[in-house]
Amino acid sequence: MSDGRPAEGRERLLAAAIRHLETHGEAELRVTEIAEEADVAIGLIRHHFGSRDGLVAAAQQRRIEGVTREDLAGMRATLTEVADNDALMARVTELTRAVTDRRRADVRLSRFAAIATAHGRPEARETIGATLGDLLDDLSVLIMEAQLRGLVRTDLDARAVATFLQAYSLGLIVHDLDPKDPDAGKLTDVIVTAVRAILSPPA
Amino acid sequence: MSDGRPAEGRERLLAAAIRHLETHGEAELRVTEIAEEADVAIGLIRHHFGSRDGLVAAAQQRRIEGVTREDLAGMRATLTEVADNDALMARVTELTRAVTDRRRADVRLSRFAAIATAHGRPEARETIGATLGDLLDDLSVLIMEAQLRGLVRTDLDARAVATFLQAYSLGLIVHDLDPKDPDAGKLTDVIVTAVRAILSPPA
Amino acid sequence: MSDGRPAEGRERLLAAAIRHLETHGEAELRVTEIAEEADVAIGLIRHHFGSRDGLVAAAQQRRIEGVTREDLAGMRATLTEVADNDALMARVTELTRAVTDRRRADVRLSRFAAIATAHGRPEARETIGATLGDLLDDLSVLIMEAQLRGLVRTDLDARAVATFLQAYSLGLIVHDLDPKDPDAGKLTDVIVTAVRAILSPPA
Amino acid sequence: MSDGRPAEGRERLLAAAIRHLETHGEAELRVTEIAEEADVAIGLIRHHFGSRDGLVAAAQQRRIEGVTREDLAGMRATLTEVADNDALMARVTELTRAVTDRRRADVRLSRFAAIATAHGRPEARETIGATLGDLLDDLSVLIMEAQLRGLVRTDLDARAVATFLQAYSLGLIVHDLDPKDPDAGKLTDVIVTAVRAILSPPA
DNA sequence: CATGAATGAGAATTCATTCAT
DNA sequence: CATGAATGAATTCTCATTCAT
Repeated sequence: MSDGRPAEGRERLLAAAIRHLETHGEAELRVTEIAEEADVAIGLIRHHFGSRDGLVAAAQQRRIEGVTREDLAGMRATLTEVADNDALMARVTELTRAVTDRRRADVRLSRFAAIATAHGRPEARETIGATLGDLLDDLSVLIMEAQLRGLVRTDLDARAVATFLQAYSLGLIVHDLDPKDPDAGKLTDVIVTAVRAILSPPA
Repeated sequence: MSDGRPAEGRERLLAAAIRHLETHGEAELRVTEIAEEADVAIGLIRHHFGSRDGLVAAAQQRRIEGVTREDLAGMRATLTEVADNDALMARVTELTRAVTDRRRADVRLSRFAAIATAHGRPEARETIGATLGDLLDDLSVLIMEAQLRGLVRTDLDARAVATFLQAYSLGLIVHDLDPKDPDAGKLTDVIVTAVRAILSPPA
Repeated sequence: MSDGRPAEGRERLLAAAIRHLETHGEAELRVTEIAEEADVAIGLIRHHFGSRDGLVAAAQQRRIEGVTREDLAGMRATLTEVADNDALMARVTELTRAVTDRRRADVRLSRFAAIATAHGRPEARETIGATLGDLLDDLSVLIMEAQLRGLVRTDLDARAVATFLQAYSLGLIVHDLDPKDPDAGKLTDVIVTAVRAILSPPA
Repeated sequence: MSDGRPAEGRERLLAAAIRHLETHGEAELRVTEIAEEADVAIGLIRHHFGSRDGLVAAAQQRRIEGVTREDLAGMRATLTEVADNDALMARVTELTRAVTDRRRADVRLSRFAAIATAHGRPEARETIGATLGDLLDDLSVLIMEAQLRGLVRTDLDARAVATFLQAYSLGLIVHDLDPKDPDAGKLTDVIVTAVRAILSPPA
């Protein structure tokens, strides 16, 4: 952030925009605020990103990408580490416990909001769809590999499984927002039951 | 405009705003348009909602409530109509087929966006959480009734099951946005497998 | 304020308006706020005062009148209590000390602002001028009585003296606003010197 | 609009606002009018002053400063021109005659209103207080110089004298507003009597 | 690669007033 | 004597974009 490299302003702007999107909606993003927080002149946004939309698109892209890569890396690690379905289910239980932890609610709500941006904006819809599609592709590949290794049942379509896994974990926002603060253990039981059904080969 | 019921203009404004939010993004909402469509003066928005944001917040909340009630009514109908778990699973398959139909993607994205409103707005978060919590409560009751009737396995917590059902159906937005346009039938298979696992009593 | 007398709302409105004018400018007065603080319906303002201006005029009138009456009462008391010019000057010194006390700055600034209302509003100018004129008249009478009693020099016009006394005491707002917080005693010396010159009969 | 000096539009806006405030009340000031008269876009008001209120506050402050400088220049001229106390008092009489001339009432009322801006606005109060304080400082220096030259009595505090002189001349607004239109000559007599008392060395 | 004053159409807000009850 | 929903013209505010330096 202070190593004198050229195009430093670009990074500062991007970082400021991402920081904003993580805590506020896209609609609340003001180019003047971002420029101020990045400590650069307003004109630099046009110089590097063409327009506000260019900046927002670049920031969203990097943001969704980032979360996606983390998710994927975790799953990849899981699959390479386990040797049979029992070990896999043990890891699934563990991961589910982590995912139902409401302390990460803010991160999920932020991602949720990023996806919601697609509503009423065809261009955003396309970009977001593409990013989500890529994630599903990568996840499908992982599942196929697991199917080939006999870790996962093979009579279900890998991409459909990937879609379902992404769907319920994204939708757990309803759990995050639930004012009842219900027992996370009971939810974990339900999820593990469902996931076991779609992953475990029939005995 | 003056024929009896007080605060009629308030309802007209809300209805107009909801109608708009169902098809467009919040950012595109113009108070002048809403007032015109509601056939009242713009000043009435301030009188009843304080500001544009107040109107939007009220509309979003009522919108979530509305969709919620519809969902619940459908589920109630389903449960009263079926007599055993087989019939239930047949209905579940049917409903899942409807839910994975991407022609309804816009409606789901719209609801998704309404919930995303909670991001970065503590008050909205509370209100939305309360509404979603109420839905989960009602759904839990339905599931408990089904458990009592022997339609659904009883070793899983009803509210946790309700949460999971809501979660994956909400999260299917990733399917809607998926540019690959994958085979919906294969996704239905996965979902039915998962739902059967958490609903069907062990044979 | 709660004795059930009719036209109670009128008094409540007036009181609320006066309370507002004492701490804020007239420009900041909103009829809705006043009605809310008075805990009556907005329509009542029109009913009793015709319009916002009617309410403000009534409030300003009562306010300036009130301060004026207090001032005058104090002066009258002073003059009736003293028997010769020496006693008068002693009282003047005492009063001057009170007037240069910056703890009453807020009250003076409020009165100052009320008079400033005359700027750019011919109608207000007339009302305020009339009220100030009445005060000068009353004060003149007091001074003339003092002149007749030999307490005050007679070669200066009573009304001109009254005007000067009012002028410097009003203008002491510059002392109130002075951030230096200077020695009030030294200012008292100057004022007493000046007042003695215009009041004391030549030796 | 782009010929060299930066932020020229800021000055044009300030000048236009000041011009307006000198003849009309603050309430009548319209940002569109000011922008038009300054020949700049309205947006520039926000850019430089944040809001309408910011512009008004900046204009009022500069206005008080301006009048202040003029006053001071006149006094300085007076003091350098006179050689003894007699000459000084002759000039004082002359100046007093000018100051009691009600044809300049509008200018004084305008200045009066500018100072009244301090009412109910702590920040404005501070700024205005600082400006007035600076004037008192400068005036004090003039008086001290006059004391050193033997033109003015030395047993009264210079700053207290400065405060009193400012006070009564500001307060003469009561004379301006007086509907009786009294004899200005008689008022001049009173003022000269008072001023002589605080300026003339004891014979 | 960078600055920031200037633009201005578009939108929201303001707020005293009206009037049916 | 009292209510408060409804009005809407007038005004201010918004904020991405432009461009000369």
